[in-house]
Formats: sequence, C-alpha cells, structure tokens
Amino acid sequence: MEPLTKRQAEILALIRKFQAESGRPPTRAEICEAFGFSSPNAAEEHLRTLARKGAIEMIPGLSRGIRVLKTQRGVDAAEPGLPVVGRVAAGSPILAEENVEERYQVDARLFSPRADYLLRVRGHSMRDAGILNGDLLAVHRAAEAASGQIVVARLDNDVTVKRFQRRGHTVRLLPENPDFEPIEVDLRNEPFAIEGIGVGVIRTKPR
Amino acid sequence: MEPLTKRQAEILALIRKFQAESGRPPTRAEICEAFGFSSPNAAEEHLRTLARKGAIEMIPGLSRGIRVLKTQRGVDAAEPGLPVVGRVAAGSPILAEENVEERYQVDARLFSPRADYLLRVRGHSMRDAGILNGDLLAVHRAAEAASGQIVVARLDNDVTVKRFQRRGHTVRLLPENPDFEPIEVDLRNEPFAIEGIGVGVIRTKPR
DNA sequence: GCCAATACTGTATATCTAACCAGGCTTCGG
DNA sequence: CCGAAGCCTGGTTAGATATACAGTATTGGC
Repeated sequence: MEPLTKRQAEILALIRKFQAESGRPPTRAEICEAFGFSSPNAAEEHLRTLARKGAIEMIPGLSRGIRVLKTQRGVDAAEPGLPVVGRVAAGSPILAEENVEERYQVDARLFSPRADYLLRVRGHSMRDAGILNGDLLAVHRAAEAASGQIVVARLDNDVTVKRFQRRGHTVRLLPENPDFEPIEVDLRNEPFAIEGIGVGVIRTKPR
Repeated sequence: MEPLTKRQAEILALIRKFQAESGRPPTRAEICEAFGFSSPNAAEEHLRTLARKGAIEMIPGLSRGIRVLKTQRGVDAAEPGLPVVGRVAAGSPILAEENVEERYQVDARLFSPRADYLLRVRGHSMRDAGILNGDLLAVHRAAEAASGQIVVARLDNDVTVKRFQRRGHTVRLLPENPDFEPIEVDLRNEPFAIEGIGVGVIRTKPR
C-alpha cells in the first residue's frame, strides 16, 4: 500500500471508527460533517486518493459503498485476535502489514507469557517437538531467550524456528529432527536477532 | 425480544450475513434481490416488523440505517469460546458439566469442520502425529469417521484418541508412536462409539 | 520558476434509497 | 364468518447520496 499523508490517514481512521460504531460506512456528507468540510467534493477526493493508494475499495453507484481493504494495524491496536504471519519478506519487520495474512480470533492470554502473533511454520525441522509443517506457532515478542527455549530467530534476512542454545559468543540453533543439522552462529561477525519465544502451537488441520 | 416467524428469522439472518460480508447493512432493494421479492415494500414491512419486535433498530432517513440489536444467543451462537474437557468420568457424556474444566476463548470456525470442544490429551501415544501429552485436541462431534482420521473413541468407559481404521466388523485404533500397540475392537461383542473427529491441536505451553 | 499533488469551496444532477399508498392472498383464532 | 397478522405485488415520491465540473490556495520537487 502506498504511504498515506497525515490527512489521508485521518480520513481512513474516521472511516474505520464510523463503521465500528455504527455498523455502516460513512457517506461523503458524513465525512464532511466529521471534519468540518463544507463541500462533499473534499471527501470525494480523499476517498479517490485512498482508493488509488489501495487503502479502501469504492463500489460505484452504491450508497456507503466503501470497503476498508486491509485490517492493517500492528501490535498496538487493541484489535481482538492475533495476526497470522506467513512468509516474512527479507529485511522487513515481522509484523509489517505485508507479512500479515489474516487475524485469528484467539485469546492471547491462553498462552503464558502472552502471545503477540502467530507464525505459520514451514518445513519439518521441529517435527519431534510437535511442531509440524503448516502449524501456527504462538510467539511472544522478545529479544532475549534462555537456552532450551524455542525461538523465532532472524539471521541474515532469514527467519527460522529452532531450539535456542548459547555458549559465550556462539549461538546454536537446534532442530528437533535428526534429518536436519544444527545452525551455528558466531555473534561477533554474523547477524543474529531473536524475534520472539515460542509459547504455544495451533494446528487447524488434523494430520 | 418477541419471537420471530421463520421468514422474519431468514430476513434477520440475511441482514447479518450481508453486513458481515460487505461491511454495510443492505438496502430494501438488496433484500428484495436476495429473496426474489419484486417490491421494496416486502422488505420494508419485514424490517418494520423486526424493529417492532426489537430485533433491529431503524434510523429514519438514513440509507442503510439498519442496526442489528442483539448478538443473539440461541442455538447457533451460544456461549463464546470452547469448553475444555479433561478427564472424562466413566459412563458420563463427554460434555457433561463435571468434565468441563473451563472455557477458552477461541473461534470455533478456525477449524474445519467446526470444533465443538477441546479435549486435553493424556499420554504420548500420538506423539508422531504432533499430539503431545497435555495438548488440547480440537474435536468436531461426530458418530462416524473415515479410515485414517484421528478420532476420539469411547470403549468400555474409556475415552481415547487414536487414528481410526475399520475393516468390516473390526475397528483398529492405531497409535502414532512405535512404543504403543494398536487396539483392536470387534464391533459384534465389544462396546465402541466414536465421540468425535480431531480437527486441530492447541498447545499452550512450549515443549 | 513551474508543474504536480494535496487540500479544499461551491454548484449541479442523475440515481439510489427510504418511505408511503393501495391492494391481493393466506392462515389462524374467536 | 370476521378480523388481524403475515407475506407479498405494483407503483409513487421526497430526499439522501454519489459523482462530475469549475475554481482557489498551498506545498514540495525539479
């Protein structure tokens, strides 16, 4: 989605708020009233811009034919449920909008510590820890971890799930499957960061 | 809320569905289209009746000025969340109150088919299917199952989770762990019933 | 300096929408 | 048998709404 100006973001926020409170999208006139515009064209132009930038969809001819396209919002907004993160684009923050597939309505407090998001796991390297290909790993955001914990780690633009082990300057990322090899990272000259700690698993399809 | 006729309940259901899918309430004309009415008055009268009976609110003069008042709590939308079943008392129905430990706020529609309850799994017999001791198995209530599905089965007052296999009069309950032995049941002279089908897993503690 | 984009005012209009009127058909209780 | 309520057709209209066109002013990049 193209970046929005401050004013455009305000308009988008109003559309969201209006819809959440009243159950219907606003008309041009209602947007004008909220912002003090005296011409419906002011609202119309903002809507067109938002549509062009991909923030909303406009259905021609329909009253209140506005759809907010992306549920957007990262961690801060108190939206119910947890964002599901699929493939993580190289270099982008893990909760960047482009990585969020959808939201699942799951109580974050089920997990302890609290889950911040769900990461869709690819591959079989954690099979013996009961984490299968396609599973959702409930992740608590953290930059530190204790040895033995299952972590979401970022190394050189690759995000992976492994069991964490640290000895001095060396970090070992251990798979839970004898078919895979441990990864060794020298913290002095290789990029490494912990994105979070695995606090649970959700599998929505039986195996 | 006064009781609704069958037709009125259908109209109300459509309003809910329309709003959930499009983000806006329907117009009279859109209701007509959905039901095949040829006059907007048919929709108008239904809306008035629904408003009189307290099911919806109508805001005069506004396009799409319909608000569904109660989230309804009938058969379909009972208590939110899923009941967690722990140890199942001998002979009692699996969802009997005495077996329900608590309720977890999880969207039942995450799973397909829909989950009806969560069963806390004891033991390691399904380890290689990624179902560990202490995990919650999301269960869809069913009395039948296809071979190869993971089922919750009741045999002689014992409830167990295994992979289901049937050949004529014989049912085999297969563990997913070489340390355990398959269970064979002769349907002609041994008690056996399927309680449900496993449709997912939730693990609230990392391993 | 100039063009494009943003951010509005002001006006106009075709059409969408809510809302009303008149009437037909059926069911059900008194 | 009657009246009321549910359920619908057909048609009408005031006003709500989307959308186009003509301007003005400001800002930032080239």
